[in-house]
Amino acid sequence: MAEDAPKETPPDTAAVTGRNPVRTRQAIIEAATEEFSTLGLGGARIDAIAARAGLNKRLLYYYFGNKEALFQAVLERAYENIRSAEHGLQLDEVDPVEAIRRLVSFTWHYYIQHPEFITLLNSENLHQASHLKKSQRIRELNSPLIDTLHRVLERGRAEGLFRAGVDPLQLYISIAGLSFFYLSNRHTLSAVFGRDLRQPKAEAERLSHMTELVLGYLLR
Amino acid sequence: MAEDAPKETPPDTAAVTGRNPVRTRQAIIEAATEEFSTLGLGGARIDAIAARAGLNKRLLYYYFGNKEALFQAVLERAYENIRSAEHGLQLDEVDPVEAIRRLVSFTWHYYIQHPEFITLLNSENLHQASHLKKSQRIRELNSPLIDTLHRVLERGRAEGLFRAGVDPLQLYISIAGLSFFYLSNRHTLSAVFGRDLRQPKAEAERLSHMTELVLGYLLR
Amino acid sequence: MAEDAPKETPPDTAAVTGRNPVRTRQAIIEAATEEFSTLGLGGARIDAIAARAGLNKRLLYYYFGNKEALFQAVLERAYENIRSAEHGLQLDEVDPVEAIRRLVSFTWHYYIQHPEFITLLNSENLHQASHLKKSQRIRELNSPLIDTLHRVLERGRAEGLFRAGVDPLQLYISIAGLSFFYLSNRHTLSAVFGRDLRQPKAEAERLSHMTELVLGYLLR
Amino acid sequence: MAEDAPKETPPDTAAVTGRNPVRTRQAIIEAATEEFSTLGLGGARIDAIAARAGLNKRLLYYYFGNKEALFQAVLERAYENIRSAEHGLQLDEVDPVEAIRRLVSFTWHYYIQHPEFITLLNSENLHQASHLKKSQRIRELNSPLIDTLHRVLERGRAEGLFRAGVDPLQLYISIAGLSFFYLSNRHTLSAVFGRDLRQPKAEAERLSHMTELVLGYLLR
DNA sequence: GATGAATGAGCGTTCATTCAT
DNA sequence: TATGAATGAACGCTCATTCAT
Repeated sequence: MAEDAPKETPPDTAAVTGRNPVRTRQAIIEAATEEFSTLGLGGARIDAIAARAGLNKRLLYYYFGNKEALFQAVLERAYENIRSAEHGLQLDEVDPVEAIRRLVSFTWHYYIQHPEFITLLNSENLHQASHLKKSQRIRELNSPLIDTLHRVLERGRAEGLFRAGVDPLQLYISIAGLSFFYLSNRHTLSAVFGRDLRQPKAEAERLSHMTELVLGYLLR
Repeated sequence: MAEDAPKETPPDTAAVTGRNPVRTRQAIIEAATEEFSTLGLGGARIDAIAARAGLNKRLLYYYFGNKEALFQAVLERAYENIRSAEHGLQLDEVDPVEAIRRLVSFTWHYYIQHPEFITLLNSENLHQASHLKKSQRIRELNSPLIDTLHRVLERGRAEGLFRAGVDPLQLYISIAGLSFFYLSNRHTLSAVFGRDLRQPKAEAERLSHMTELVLGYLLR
Repeated sequence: MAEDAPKETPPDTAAVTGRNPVRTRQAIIEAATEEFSTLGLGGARIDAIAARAGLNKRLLYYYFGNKEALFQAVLERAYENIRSAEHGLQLDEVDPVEAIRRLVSFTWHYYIQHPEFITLLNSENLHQASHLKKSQRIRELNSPLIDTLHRVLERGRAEGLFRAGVDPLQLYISIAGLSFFYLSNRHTLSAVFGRDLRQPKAEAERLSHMTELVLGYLLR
Repeated sequence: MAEDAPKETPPDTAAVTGRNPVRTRQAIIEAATEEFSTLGLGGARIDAIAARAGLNKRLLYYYFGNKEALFQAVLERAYENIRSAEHGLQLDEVDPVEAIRRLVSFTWHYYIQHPEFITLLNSENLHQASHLKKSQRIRELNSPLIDTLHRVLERGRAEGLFRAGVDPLQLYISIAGLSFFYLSNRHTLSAVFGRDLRQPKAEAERLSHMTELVLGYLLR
């Protein structure tokens, strides 16, 4: 071996397998998100997460301590992501009817594009939000959506478009629930009612039904 | 730990729980329902179910074969129960508005009184309804609710009360989802929005909001 | 195969590998005693104990729950054994000098023949007797030795042979300690003092030294 | 758990404990002494030692190579300490009876004040003095005590005070064992005999018993 | 119909140790 | 001299399941 040759500075790909804590952390979170959202907290396997991430299992403990803490980190990331997406909504800048449409549509499409968010929330609720309650991070990420929706409803009422007396939190939960339940439960619903709710056509129908339902209620 | 320990030589009291297959079966299903609904399919433990039922673990295998089949039996029982409750609704015998009120209220209260139904469905959906699809029994238990709702909507439309063009399945999913999502996700929602949705007052508000929402949409 | 032939009642060796809980329990205790006494509580390996016993590792948990409980069971057995051996001493039936000789000699030879007793006690003391304190069994096994020794000393004093004012517990601890320390520490002592204390001749010298020491003190 | 977690980017305070090899080495030895004497060789954890010392785990390897070598260093330090204390005894300068008293008392108090010495020796004996045998350092530290005791016994005999024919090594082992066994085993002894041997009063009684025992034997 | 005894596979976690800088 | 990142092996323990009676 050319023993005197200067060691060639390794190209920036050294991080793929190691020595890049940020990337390693990220890889673990991603692999864990897949595993937890597919199999639930109880069904997920630490070995499988390590294998998915292509990392030594010991590293998961080095970075996160234990399975539950890793689950919490996955949840935190999931909330960071949706909060970040909510930022682009800008409901204050369109007319109230359009704002409601946009909110319904955003919620629907976000859940469709992030099915892991649904199953992670279901797992967390199965455990009575115990990880979320421990999380400082999630408390910091409080959503501005309820306040924004409050202003939208108020504008709509002021313009004589919307009915009065609508609790923005109740409405928000309804809008979220209309999408969430359909998507979360479509496997059982499809089986029970013998209609495949996972088809694109069914999904389009769902969105228009939900929009009609919410606006049909709000508009006086 | 102790659940597994060898027992002291027991006196000849094999008849304590009795050689009563029906009762034994029932005891297993109930214990399994608690365990699965509390911990999910992956988190449930066969040992724990046997302990809850006060029965020898081997009996679970004698009656149900394995864990997944037991889960399926639990699901089947859950569907039998809700179908049986739905029987008392008699929506065809009241006026359309009252029928809708009754359906919303029934759904809400059934979920409240059977929280295990919610978590079992979430578990089953996590596994993409695989057990449900295998179940002959659940297919036999098809719900008459969509047909009934169809007739209610038709009557409402004929009387000039309700809007036209409402898909009864979509509406049913919405009614179910409004309750289901709130109850299923109230732990995370409470934590995220800092408002305790598990309090009686919050629950009363939810029911009136849902009723208003659905009727506000339907009534023209 | 002679399908109608009566199944030959299995000879009494069916218990070697299984289905004999008493023998299984015994085999585990024996294997665990070897392992714990050789490597200490922290150094002992559950896998190794199972292998030594020729049993499935799971069985150790079935019978004893966990490592610490198994260690406790080993300790209890060790105390049962020494108590049982003490029973044969019958110090009340010989003259006081012979009784003291016999006690010193018994203690010495018991420790020599049961080296595991020494290391087990050392391990238990390292952990501040935490397992022993938990053990109901050991409390039941209280030794009659202190009372017996008290009577021996009293007899010796009455006969004008022994000095007065000897606390039997202190003397018992001294007699035990003279043997125990030598045997427990002979590896380091041999190394430090460059004299092999594990040789038969050294052992014989030790016994006569101890007997002389104790009787030299007692006799007036 | 947290001991292993990745640290937040630390400010440039590498000098907190300082680039002081002597002090670092000392800190490691002290932390390791606590850990090994508390938990034994098998129960001690490298991580815990590093945490106790407030140092990076890697440093322990830098200075000592591996766990066993560190244990050996701890042992060597323990022997250095006791040899150093023995230096102050000056048994040759007092009368024989006083010399024996002093030796018994010194041994007793040294063990009381250095409980780690007892458990370290027990650990080393569990492993059959394997580390001690490897240690050049400990061989260099040979104790003058046996020779000194030999002279004391000889003086006593010459003065007609002490009996003849006493092996100084046997006597030394007896003196050490009387203290060592009591202190090493007081947890189990207290539990078994239902008398708290760790109380100051019990300790005072022990010292006077031992002195009486040894002198009662020696004095003719 | 019912049970205590037994098992192979795999779980989450931790170990002492090494790498790269 | 010092450290954060990384690892293979193994740990104590538990899993769903089956055997033998």
